[in-house]
Amino acid sequence: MKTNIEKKAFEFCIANKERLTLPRQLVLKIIARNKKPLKAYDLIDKLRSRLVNIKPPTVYRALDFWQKHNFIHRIESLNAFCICSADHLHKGAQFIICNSCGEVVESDSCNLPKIIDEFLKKNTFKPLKWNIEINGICQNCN
Amino acid sequence: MKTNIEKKAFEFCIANKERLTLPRQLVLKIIARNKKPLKAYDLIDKLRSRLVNIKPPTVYRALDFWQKHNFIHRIESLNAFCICSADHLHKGAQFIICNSCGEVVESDSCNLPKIIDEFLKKNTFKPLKWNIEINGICQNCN
DNA sequence: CAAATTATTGAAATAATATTTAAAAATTGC
DNA sequence: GCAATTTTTAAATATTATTTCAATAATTTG
Repeated sequence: MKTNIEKKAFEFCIANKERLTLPRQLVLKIIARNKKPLKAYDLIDKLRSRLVNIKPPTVYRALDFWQKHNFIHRIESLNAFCICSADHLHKGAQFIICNSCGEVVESDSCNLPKIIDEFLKKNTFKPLKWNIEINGICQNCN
Repeated sequence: MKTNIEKKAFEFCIANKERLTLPRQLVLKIIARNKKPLKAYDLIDKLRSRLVNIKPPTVYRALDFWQKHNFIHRIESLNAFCICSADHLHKGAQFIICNSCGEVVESDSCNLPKIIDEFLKKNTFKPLKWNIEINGICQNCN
């Protein structure tokens, strides 16, 4: 059973004449079905059973592909990748990371906070991507 | 001539009984006087003339020290470090990064945008650090 | 359909970034 | 001055990511 985002990715590739190759399919699938963000080399380990002799560049290329098209996010401070929650396919993401239990939640704001947006407008800066990472202590760990 | 932040760091160490060792001094000094964010290994290269046989752990520890006390920021998406602009010594930072010319500007908001702050309050999440990185095209490159 | 073109993957090597461990040295507190 | 603590040194190694070039697959063109 495909997840919703896998279906979207399938449709996206047809609509945009992009190739849904095996490494791309598997990389998206594993990330989509993993609750926690995955590191590149964890992904490589998980792929080993499906793609013999898998090499880092193959995985990094697939990651770049999905990132470029906003299906996955890279969490910079963790060097990890996660599926775009709620199929937003937005240009920026916002993560709340608990330093105690390691839980990562993507919060649901698709747009830049107003105050930042205004600052950028004032400075004629055109945002293409953004990444907001907030570390702290979550409700459960408090 | 010490920069302002170097003076602050000196005072901070006395006030808090922290040791201002040579590696720590030099790391802060170099970062403070460099306009662009520095990568750890660039820093190591620059330190080689002052500290013979400098090793990565020494530099990373000094970086951790200054980061912990909010004198420098790590720009996650660049794996680079820069001085906290305007001596804010705040817990979070916000960077505007031009994808074309590479210029990085730390914008001057010391607090989390209201919408994020409210979201965190609602979820009883206590923020300790945050990092906002916005990629795009700057005024000059447009 | 065959040749030319383009996009993607495979393979090997290596680069770039960061941490672990154990011991030595410096500093602090008594 | 001595014990306890913090920091640095040193060597090794772990982790994350890219470069290069050849091989293959898909797409376009004639």
